[in-house]
Amino acid sequence: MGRPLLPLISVEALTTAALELVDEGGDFSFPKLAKKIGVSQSSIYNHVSGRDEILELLRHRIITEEPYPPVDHSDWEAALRVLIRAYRDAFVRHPRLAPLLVLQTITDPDVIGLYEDLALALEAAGFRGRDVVAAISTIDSFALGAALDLAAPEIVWDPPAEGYPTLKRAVGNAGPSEERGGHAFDFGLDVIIGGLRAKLAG
Amino acid sequence: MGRPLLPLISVEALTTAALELVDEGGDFSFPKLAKKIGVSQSSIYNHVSGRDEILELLRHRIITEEPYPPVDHSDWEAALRVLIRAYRDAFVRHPRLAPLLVLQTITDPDVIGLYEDLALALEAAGFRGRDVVAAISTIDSFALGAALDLAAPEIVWDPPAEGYPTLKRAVGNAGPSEERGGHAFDFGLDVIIGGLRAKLAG
DNA sequence: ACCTGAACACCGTTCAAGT
DNA sequence: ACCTGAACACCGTTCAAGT
Repeated sequence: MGRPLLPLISVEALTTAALELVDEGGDFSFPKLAKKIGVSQSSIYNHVSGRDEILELLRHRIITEEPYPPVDHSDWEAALRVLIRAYRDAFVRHPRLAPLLVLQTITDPDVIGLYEDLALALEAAGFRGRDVVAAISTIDSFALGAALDLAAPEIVWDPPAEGYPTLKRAVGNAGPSEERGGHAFDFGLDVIIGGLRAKLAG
Repeated sequence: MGRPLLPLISVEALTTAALELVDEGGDFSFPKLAKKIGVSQSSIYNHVSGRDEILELLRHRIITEEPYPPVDHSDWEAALRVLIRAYRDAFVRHPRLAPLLVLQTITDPDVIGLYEDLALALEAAGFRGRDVVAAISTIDSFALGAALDLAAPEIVWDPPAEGYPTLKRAVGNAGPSEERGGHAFDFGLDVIIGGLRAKLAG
């Protein structure tokens, strides 16, 4: 066929198609991606270096599609709440993407910008030296875990028929699953902020 | 060839081989597994239902290979520290396994037992109703994130050349990478415990 | 510069055939 | 019951050939 007058593929369209596949099926593949755009599998490589770059494009897309408001760095608690919630909201919109991004090193400047804002808020709070990265790691772990939680179909711990009474009672008290995730996140956010405040005080 | 007098494969040997492959190469596959045991690929299915079951066997193996001491449920803070550390230590020994287990529902009774102990400690602390599951989720997110951190080769946020001064300074102050992970975990553990304590007080 | 089709080196799982 | 080899339906990536 040879080169067309106008390109049949754009990075934009590629990203959109991949995100739709992930939202629908929990993953994307080159064959499915090619079929969706109506193009041959190998031509994708004219626009993108491979699977990893598409994953980074997806990370960029979901973080930037709903920008968070400028944060007030004088109020570190409010700033952290905005930033952590922005991260989590991105995965609320696309829960099945979270597991695909865990192995991936973050290179996208806009996502790095979110971490820069985190660092600024933590310095404003009073953290110094290696505690800043430690606090970012803690927040990162929590946010990533919360995102992965959204991808899990139901409760993740499935106790056998016999035993485990306390866990089963706790799960029984957790309420409906839509509400559960939201409450667990709010609770966890309070725990993180309160724990950081206690660290500063102690 | 037909059936041998003694089975050539055992679930034990299968698990050991798979864990070695993950520790060395970050993943396992049926072809590599079969080659390592000296058996044909399809015969593995006589002992195991598929890939997912092997992953659950690996989770069981790493959690039980170094049992944690019985926890004193009257001291909830100490109990939580023991449990969260036990979880994390399992992945310190096998960091590359963490990313493979994130999509997997937990069914292993011994691992569920760890969550039962978590629930007991949290009730001893004074949490009730849906807060118990919320607290478990928070702890789970943190522990999982910390485990995934161990699998990451170096710092996960790789800022571009220009900009991001605060994040770069923070990373520069984080110290050597072996020490960094340990300090971040200790820091995060303090944050979680302190945050839970604040929740109970407030 | 951008597309195609064929090729390559991988996967997980199934199944008839053997003992 | 437990093994084998062949087959099937998938992957991601490369590359010569086209315009």
